[in-house]
Amino acid sequence: MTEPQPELLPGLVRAEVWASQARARRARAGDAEPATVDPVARVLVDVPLAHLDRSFDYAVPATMADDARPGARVKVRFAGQDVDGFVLERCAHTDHDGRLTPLRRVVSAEPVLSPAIAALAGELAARYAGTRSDVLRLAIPSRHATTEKKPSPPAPAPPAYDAGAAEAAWAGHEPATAYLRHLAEGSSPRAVWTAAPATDWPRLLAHAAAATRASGRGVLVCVPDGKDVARVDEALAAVLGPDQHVTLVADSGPARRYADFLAVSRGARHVVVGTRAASFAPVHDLGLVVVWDDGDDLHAEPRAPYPHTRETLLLRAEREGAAVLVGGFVRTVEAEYLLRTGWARELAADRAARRRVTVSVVGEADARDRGGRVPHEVHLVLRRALETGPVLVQTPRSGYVAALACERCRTPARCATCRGPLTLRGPTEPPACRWCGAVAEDWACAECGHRGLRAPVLGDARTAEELGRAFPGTRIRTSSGERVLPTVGAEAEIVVATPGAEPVADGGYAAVVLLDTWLLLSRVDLRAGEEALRRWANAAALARPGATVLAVGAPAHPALQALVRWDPAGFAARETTERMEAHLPPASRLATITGDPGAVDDAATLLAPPPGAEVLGPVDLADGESRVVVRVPRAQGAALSAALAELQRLRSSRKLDAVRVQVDPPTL
DNA sequence: GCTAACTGAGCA
DNA sequence: GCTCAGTTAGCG
Repeated sequence: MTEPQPELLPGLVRAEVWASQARARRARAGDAEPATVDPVARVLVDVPLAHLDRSFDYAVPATMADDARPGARVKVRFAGQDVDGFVLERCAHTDHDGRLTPLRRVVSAEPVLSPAIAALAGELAARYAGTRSDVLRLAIPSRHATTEKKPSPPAPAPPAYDAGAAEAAWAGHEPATAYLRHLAEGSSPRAVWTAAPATDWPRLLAHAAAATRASGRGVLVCVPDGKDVARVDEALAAVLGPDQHVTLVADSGPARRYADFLAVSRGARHVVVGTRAASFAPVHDLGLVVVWDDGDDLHAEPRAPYPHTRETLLLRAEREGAAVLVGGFVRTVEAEYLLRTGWARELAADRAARRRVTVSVVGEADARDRGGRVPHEVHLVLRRALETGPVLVQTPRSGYVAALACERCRTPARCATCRGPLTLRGPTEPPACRWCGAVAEDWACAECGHRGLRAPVLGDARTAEELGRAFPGTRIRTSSGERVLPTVGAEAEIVVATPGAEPVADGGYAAVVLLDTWLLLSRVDLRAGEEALRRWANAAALARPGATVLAVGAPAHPALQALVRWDPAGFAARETTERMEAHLPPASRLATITGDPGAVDDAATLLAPPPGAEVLGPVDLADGESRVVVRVPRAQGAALSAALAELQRLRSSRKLDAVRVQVDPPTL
């Protein structure tokens, strides 16, 4: 900013020129007229450096005294450049010895960073060894000035609460009545809810939201994807009325997204449903947080510091005194751990409700003998069910990460160069190694010498084709990948879908068939069994009461056994016990440090892990990076996070090469 | 990350 | 004594 030049301002009399020069000099010197009340603003600057994740004090000029309120976005001079920041608080004094630079500008007086979210950002940053500004980038949508100028819609009158309807909707789950009553009375029960098959879960969630609203408090519901948001949206509208809630989804555009955010932050809406970003919604007077299907990896944020929706919501519940509902058709080991530690109580389907659908398993041998993939028994079940309604056939996605195996002896196919697993890249490409990428042109089984590979199922198109031949005249639709059907009607048709893309059928499916279950189980992953059961159960749960569910696979496998008995709780209990014995999460806290080998080496040297920590590696990864795994007993979890955060501060202040630190990564 | 201050080498 | 490239501390 240059001083006004007298010769360029012929309209100004000399006195005015002097006055403006004096003002400019004052502004440069940082002694513009300060605010009379609380002339100091504590500002969190938006810089990505770990060692700068603390507040800095700035002087508040009198002209900004009203607008520079806590939560407001500001521009400040920081290290010689203009950066964005948030006002955390206003104070009368500063600890800083030097002279305070004045705020450059208040971008907007809108208090977009509520005290609760500011505190949450601090807790999450500490837990995930990240920075508050990284968390706030996830939590606060970008500003849209035109939207901000408009008032939010008026707050609606609180909806009427029909306790009878709520308790009826929750029938079959115990102790739902007590849970709902606690919500309505204003207390904060915490539950892990394992839903019965054929449960219209969005409607049950809407009733839980209504019960919470009856106590005058707000509700936050997080679900994996937009399809689920739409279902809960509809249920909330039906139970609470049309104008009680907002939906927060990533793809609704900046103006809409900011308008919905403001409706919540301004207290015009008290009920929110959305995907993982909604877990930061500044709901006023939060009374209940809900996470549905917390095992879905969409709940894991892919951007630093990689917070998980469940953990964000549980932290908020503790901090804001809210009730908790961790729900799903299955139970994750993390949810099971909440029960074991007594942090939450069980809310589970009773025996009768669990038997609403009948699940059985058929071996796949007889299908192979006939050259197809669909056993005869499946055809019988489908034919019978198609007399009364639609049927769902779940088939693993083509290209789904699975190790290829020898066609004859089923020995997993390995890369000749590096022993990595072979996978198919596409329907016409030869198999290649997933680790080193080497193409296996002339593969032969190391065990039996056979040259044929067992082609994993080629997706929904191939399955639809095979079923089309078997059921001429029946309509067959597919739902997968880019083309996902959200719903289908009640008429008889065959719906072929990949996991996670199953449409909801009006009135439920007359039958559900799960093909190629071995493929989901063949994943080389800690969570393979848990994840397979989750995907099967989510499909099976779309059946109507009384329907048949038939899985094609090995009947003895524990995950299929759990499905047949509809016992996700038992499965989670066994998994959790095994994990505890193996010192794996959730009984341990695990973190990874990933990056260039040199940088990871430096980081591992610099890290001062808490006593009892195991540092494993570094190991080289496929893409030229290397990784160290650090593991501690769960009680040392906070200490590990602190050590990792200190590492990041050291690293960023010494300008060492960046490494990616992930606490509780969803997979290894 | 960036800027500004500091350092020492090179040179008039 | 000065400039300038290279280094580094500290950011209010």
